Amino acid sequence: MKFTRSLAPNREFRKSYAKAVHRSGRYLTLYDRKGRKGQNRLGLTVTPKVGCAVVRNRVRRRLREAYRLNEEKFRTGRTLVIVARPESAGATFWELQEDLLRLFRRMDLLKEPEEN
RNA sequence: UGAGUCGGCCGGACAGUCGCGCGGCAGAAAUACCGUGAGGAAAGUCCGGGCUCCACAGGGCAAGAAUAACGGGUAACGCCCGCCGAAGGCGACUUCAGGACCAGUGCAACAGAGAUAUACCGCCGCAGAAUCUUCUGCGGUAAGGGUGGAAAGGCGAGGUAAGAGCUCACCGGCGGCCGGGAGACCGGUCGGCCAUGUAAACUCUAUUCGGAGCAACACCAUAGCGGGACUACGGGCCGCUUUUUGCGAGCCUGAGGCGCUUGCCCGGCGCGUCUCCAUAGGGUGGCUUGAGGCGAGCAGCAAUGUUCGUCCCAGAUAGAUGACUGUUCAAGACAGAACCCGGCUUACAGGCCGGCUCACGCA
RNA sequence: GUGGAUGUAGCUCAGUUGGUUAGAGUAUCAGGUUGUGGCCCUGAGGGUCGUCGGUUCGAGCCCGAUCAUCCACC
Repeated sequence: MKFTRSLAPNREFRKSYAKAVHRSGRYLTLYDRKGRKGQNRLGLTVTPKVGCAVVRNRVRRRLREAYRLNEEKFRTGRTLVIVARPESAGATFWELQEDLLRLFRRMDLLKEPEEN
């Protein structure tokens, strides 16, 4: 992905859970805090509560795809963690994407029109 | 044709756009091109190995765990094949933790007269009373009744006052002999003894088992707590000092010690100018060519072995296969590699192929 | 990857040599008590003992498989 690196160490996830601003949608919970300038860092969390390995993989891949397709619309310089809630196991790609965009809009993470 | 049984196989396909891991090549890099990219169970982690490290000279005792007819296969197994025995099915076939309660111990509630030993009813004999539907006492008896999962092995005959392995034939268990088989075992014959069930009750017999696991382990660079040993060190004593503390070339002592080796004992190894243990996070290797796949031939009833040819088929490290659209069909189940294999178990929409059995019909 | 624990009434738990009817507290319902309610007293109902199979005459208990939940360590 162009503007984004994946988030690796466990302590970064812990920091996000502890300090970041978060919002929940129907299928997802989004954590947001400051990051490096010019690029985003993205972490995906899909816990065993969501389902078995196949279901977790599918949810994770769909979330990454939904993020990738809309990446250009987002502000940069953030550290984001997306947590999949158990309801996301039965959601289609379109439902996940819609939920993700709604969360970004509510947390004011979309670029302003004139910034483009 | 229908019903059944056993075994094997497949697990959507194609096209387009965007996107991802690894490898190759080019490049300083961005990147471009080509190749390749989850399963039959990848799962549960129930067994067995390879591999790595520790201990390697291991030994003894104790404890623990696993397995259980026999023969074979295998690197090995608790797996597989064949076969024996038992149980079920008309049959194909299926199922079986299938050693030993004649080594010892424990348990068997309730019911029942009685549960490893018994006389409640009944039957028979004798004696007495009564005198004609019998009663009482003593003795014999496990054929019959009822209880139970199980009642002195079952059944028939002889026998008897009535009965009884009391005697006999057959069957079951044990032992001897003979024959068949590679063996479990099968068949025959003789003999006494024994005779409930339960070892998924303790136990006994035989066989097997060192410990840990790729987050193993090796290497590289970084931060860095603590312990131990040599010495000019430690410990004890003594002296100085008001005590703590500190000091002393004073005297004595020191391979004891620490770490590893499962519980104990013996034994062993490592450590000495460094070494051991523990912690935090990072990088590289381990990392995929292997008891490998596919196709033929040969040996074998089979599991399997062997020879030849041919192929290279995921190696990530927060973890690569996704998103959307279209066409098509029988409308897509269970489900995702994390060091690697051999099995077992469990989950699974639908479909295909083959062997065999039974029933009915036709020729 | 390794190891362990627990599933019993709506809830929290008992249940030992395997033995007749599986119990307690709480909750629910009914009755009593009270002017009414609570507390209290009496009684009743409520169980595929997680699931499947096996051993046994007999299984909540023993054995095997399986499902679910939880925990620990590296």
